[in-house]
Amino acid sequence: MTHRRRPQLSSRKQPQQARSTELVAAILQAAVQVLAEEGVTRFTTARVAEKAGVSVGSVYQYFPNKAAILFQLQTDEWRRTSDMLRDIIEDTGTPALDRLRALVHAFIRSECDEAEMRVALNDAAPLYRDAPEARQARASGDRTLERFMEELLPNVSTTTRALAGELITTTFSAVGKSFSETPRTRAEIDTYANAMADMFCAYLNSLDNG
Amino acid sequence: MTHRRRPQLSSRKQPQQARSTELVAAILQAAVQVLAEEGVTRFTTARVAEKAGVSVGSVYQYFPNKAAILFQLQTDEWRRTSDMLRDIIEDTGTPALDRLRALVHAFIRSECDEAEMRVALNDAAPLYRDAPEARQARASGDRTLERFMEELLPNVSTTTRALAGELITTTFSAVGKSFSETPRTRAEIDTYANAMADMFCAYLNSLDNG
DNA sequence: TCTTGATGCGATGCATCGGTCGCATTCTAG
DNA sequence: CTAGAATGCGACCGATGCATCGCATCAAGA
Repeated sequence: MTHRRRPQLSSRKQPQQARSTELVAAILQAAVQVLAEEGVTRFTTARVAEKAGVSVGSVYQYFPNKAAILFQLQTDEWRRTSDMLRDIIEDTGTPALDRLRALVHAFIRSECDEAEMRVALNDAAPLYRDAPEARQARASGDRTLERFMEELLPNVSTTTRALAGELITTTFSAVGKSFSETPRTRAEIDTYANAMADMFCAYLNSLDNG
Repeated sequence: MTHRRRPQLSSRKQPQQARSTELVAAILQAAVQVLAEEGVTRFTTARVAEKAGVSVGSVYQYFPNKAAILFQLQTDEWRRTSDMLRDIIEDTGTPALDRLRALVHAFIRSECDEAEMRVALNDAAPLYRDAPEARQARASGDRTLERFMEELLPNVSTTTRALAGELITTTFSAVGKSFSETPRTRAEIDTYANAMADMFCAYLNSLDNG
């Protein structure tokens, strides 16, 4: 792993006229389809261009390379789900533990709903993982979660709380990933999500009381 | 994802003479090195052959294709760690919960020790995931775990126990995967493993008492 | 209308990769 | 010792992929 590629992911130029923004949108939409339907191994700029009804050259006007397209898709995905989760967390009408449960359910469900897409996106990770942009994206933590943890664990030291937060988020997303790899019925999903929420609650209780 | 490749993974022929078994060993060893040092994207039969001091043709004598080599590596890896875990589980001198904790520690540590290798193996998954051999390998459950769960949760219905078992194992391996992706110090690893074990214990307690 | 930069095109270059095939070499049974 | 099987070799082929470049087209201000 000494000499990995560090692909450039930043966009080559910004679309200025109306037709060009439409073009970029078409490319991204086509990219989603190609990725979901064919998988990473068959995700090529040519196929994306064809599906978008656009030429390869046009693709390279706005994306420096293939990895950048995939990274863009992943970034959008991250933003969507983190928005969704934030909405749940900030719904300060319901008790914290209920929100945690809702969080688990929402995440697992969304993970399973577009399972193929998630798996494919995951498979694509090695193509951009080592790029600086991707590292930076991972590093940018979310202050929302931190506040939520304060709410869940008020009587606990900062370090303990931080550790618990990291454990829960990691478990959360990691299990989500592995979950999207095998198809499940809606009932199975909900049962499983409940069990996971139970586990988190039990853990948080033991921390807050012990 | 309608038309994915189903690569053949079974070995092409079995080595019979001494030199050929050595050759296969050399190939596998070289494959490990190439994978760990260069990553999946640069893992090619040519590079493996070169590193093994062997010709490409020889590689294809014993492996039907590239995916088969990678699948072989993954299979070996699975066997090694499942042996390791079984050893811990079957050490019936120590209390069950302690063994669970030991399990977590051992797994997380091993995952971090050869982090690059694990990540690379993971990246390689899409190359053989859809092959029947791989599906079969995933399907073959482990009776050992089931017995361990009976020991951990004696006063609980079979379905609850099964669900808890699945939750714990999934969490286990999924978190392990994601953990190998970012480098950590030994101290961080142990702290984290303890937290994870705490979480499992709290969950199991809540199931057994509630 | 004319001009100029933005946009769109796709044939093409260049590189790499997976896998094969015919031949050389080594082993082993008889 | 020898015949034939097993093994090892590596140049080579076909396929595919990523990315570029020169040219055509379009849009909008002068």
